[in-house]
Amino acid sequence: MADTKANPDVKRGRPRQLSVRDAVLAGAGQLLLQAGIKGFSIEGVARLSGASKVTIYKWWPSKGALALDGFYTLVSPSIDTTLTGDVKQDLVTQVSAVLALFRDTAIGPILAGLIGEAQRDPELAAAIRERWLEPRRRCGVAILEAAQAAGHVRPDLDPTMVLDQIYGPIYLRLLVGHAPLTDDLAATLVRTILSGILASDASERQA
Amino acid sequence: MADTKANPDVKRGRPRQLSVRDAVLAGAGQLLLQAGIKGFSIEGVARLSGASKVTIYKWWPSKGALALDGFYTLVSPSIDTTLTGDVKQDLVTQVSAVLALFRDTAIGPILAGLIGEAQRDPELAAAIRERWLEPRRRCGVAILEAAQAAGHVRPDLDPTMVLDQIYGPIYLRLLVGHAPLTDDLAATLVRTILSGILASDASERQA
Amino acid sequence: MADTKANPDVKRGRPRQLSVRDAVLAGAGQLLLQAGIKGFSIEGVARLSGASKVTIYKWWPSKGALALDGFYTLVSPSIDTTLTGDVKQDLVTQVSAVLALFRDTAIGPILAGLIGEAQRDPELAAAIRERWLEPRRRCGVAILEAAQAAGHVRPDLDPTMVLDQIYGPIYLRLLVGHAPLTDDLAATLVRTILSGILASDASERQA
Amino acid sequence: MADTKANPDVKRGRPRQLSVRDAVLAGAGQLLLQAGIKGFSIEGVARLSGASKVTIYKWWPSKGALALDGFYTLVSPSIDTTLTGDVKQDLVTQVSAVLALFRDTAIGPILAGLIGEAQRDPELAAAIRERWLEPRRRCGVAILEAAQAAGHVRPDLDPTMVLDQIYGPIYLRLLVGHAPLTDDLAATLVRTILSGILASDASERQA
DNA sequence: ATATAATCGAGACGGTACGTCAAGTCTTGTT
DNA sequence: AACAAGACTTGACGTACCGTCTCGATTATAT
Repeated sequence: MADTKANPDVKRGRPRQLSVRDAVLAGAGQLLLQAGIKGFSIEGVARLSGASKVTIYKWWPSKGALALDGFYTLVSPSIDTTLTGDVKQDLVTQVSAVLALFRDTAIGPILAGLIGEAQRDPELAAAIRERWLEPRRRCGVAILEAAQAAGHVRPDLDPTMVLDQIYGPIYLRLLVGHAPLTDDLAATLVRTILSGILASDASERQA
Repeated sequence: MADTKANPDVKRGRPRQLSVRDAVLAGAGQLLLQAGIKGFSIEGVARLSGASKVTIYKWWPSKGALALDGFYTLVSPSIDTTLTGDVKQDLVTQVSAVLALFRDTAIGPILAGLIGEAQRDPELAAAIRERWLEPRRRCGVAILEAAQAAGHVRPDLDPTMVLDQIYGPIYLRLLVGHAPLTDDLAATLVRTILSGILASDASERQA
Repeated sequence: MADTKANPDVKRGRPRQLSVRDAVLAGAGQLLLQAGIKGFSIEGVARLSGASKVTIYKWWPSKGALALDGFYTLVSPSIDTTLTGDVKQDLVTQVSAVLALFRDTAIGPILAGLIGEAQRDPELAAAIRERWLEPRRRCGVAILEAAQAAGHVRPDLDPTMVLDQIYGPIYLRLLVGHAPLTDDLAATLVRTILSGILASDASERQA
Repeated sequence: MADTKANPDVKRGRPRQLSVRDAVLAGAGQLLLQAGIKGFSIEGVARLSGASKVTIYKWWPSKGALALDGFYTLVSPSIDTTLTGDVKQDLVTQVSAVLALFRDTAIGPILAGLIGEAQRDPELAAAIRERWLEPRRRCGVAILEAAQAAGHVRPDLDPTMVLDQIYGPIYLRLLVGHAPLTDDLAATLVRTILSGILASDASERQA
């Protein structure tokens, strides 16, 4: 009679029905594809998935969180590139992969929508940073740090900043649409950031 | 009726009461400041400004359009910089001004919110491009083209692309918040894009 | 330009342009026909007639008043019947005329709509009484008073009340629609009110 | 989901909160009393009752339906009269009851307003016929048919038509207001319809 | 077996905002 | 003046989601 109360660690009660989770995510992804963030609503996901609103609210803290998870059901085949050791080539390969994703699939606009939504939902913003941006940047950082170690790239530069100068234009165009995401964009961006923009002779003078 | 077609140019009817327009814009700006785009609603602007919803709907085609106009009542003192002819200095000056605007006033987040809203409102996106982005870019383009003409900057580069590589990182940070808008950002971005990131000797080799 | 300077001594200012009045009335009638009271609006009449709302408000005190005037542009050919001196026949003739008007033209439902509107507009109610109901009742009263004078109808009866018992059912059906306005309705109503409903022998006993 | 089809009869979901229904009806009734149909609005009922508009829209298909239901919360103590078998007396009793209801309570004007509203809302018209008019007419028909069976009233008459000639005047006066609903109205109407209006001797002649 | 406890669908509910319509009033310029 | 054009406020319309709150049915573990 010491403690009849069961072990609090032990899971009691009906276990979570994973099919529900999957149905919700599938519905979220589908709705995102069909209607974009503008038409994305928890109510809609509930309708599409057959799950009840309460269930969704129970497992996802916010509309944004759900949208991001739904987004990942659409993108899951992530970008893996094998590195050659050549800074320029490796950067171009990686940037091109992202660019292709944004241009050729629906996820470009959807990601833009998510970033847009993140402006009103700090949690979503954090999630996007942690789950989308950072993982992708780590490869870039790896390339650049390797190049720095090999003496190909100036050691005093912050790789993060360099990546921003490559990816920044892409996201800016994705979000604002002032210029298209062209095929040669990856090569151009990388080339410019590698060699700078100063004229050759001027470069010597300034160096 | 309506048999009086004397002069179609003549303005007939009660002229638009400008105080109403101003009140609405002031209300829009105020609401934007207080509550951000998240809390920005036509209903709210109507309440704040004392104007009726119908009037607002009459003059502004969409929530986004109103928000952008409200935004401009907050930013109107625009950025004017005197050019020296030195590429680096001129670019840093201009970028610093934008950066200061984003960091030290409330308009950074507000603009971010607007760009976010633009993801669901193509009209707003177009308006942002035309009314905010382009005007500001023109100065940058001017600086770069002058530098190209003077032979300081490679003539084969698209000035637009270069600007994207300077401003892109700023907007990316503003929108995603993965890194802060530091004081030295302007200088760093400009320096990197000018000289590139290759190590000095490597630069010579690769060139 | 002929009629613009009618007589400077008498009336000053622009004389009322009669065509406006007519246009408004025509528009009101037309709108009433097309859309019924449900779709009848001052805004609509203004659109249809080309007149401005202010003008309408100036000359008609209320929506109801305008509707009633519009109604009269549709009904103007009023009901005139020649009396024969035979109570029954004269009553049937007159009631039949009203009945035909309600059944065969659109003005039945329109009048019903006006009476409906009158429930929220006392002025309209008064106008309907004075301009529609009373004129029509006067003929009926005349018939009945003549019959009373001739000794054909009981002298102690209020002719008004008798008319109500003939027309009441018609208006009730028009307004509530629980039974149709049949062809023989006039004859039936008049016959019943003339002779009563008691069985012949019972009639003698009870009398 | 929705894999539980165990028992379709079973009530699922949060049960309807009857207090809300009652509050809405009470609010509707109250608003009807205070402001009449002119001031009756769903918005107002929502305010008064504390219920949300959406809830009201969910349960009542139209403004008219809500008004009629609100009306019934005001009249619920319906009219029951015990029949004596004497046509005249029974009719007078019943008609007097209706008359008293119209004169002495606020429901006269309210019912008039509803009938008015029914002119623009066919659903409401049908509801009024079915829920108000018909039930009340059935008693009258019963009285008349009993009298016909007993040989007191002509068997060739349509009881419905007779009732129209008694109630028609009452509703006409209620709706148009050309004459008051006096105390002796019930007796007069019934007496006239029973015996007719022909002078006694004329009656004999015409019979 | 039988509690106990969690999951889940269905749906009610108050709330906020949306975008629209018509009623009226007011203000100009034109005739 | 009379008039058209049109600006403006007010108030209600009907709709869409939001997030919270019951219910009942289901499904597991723990006595």
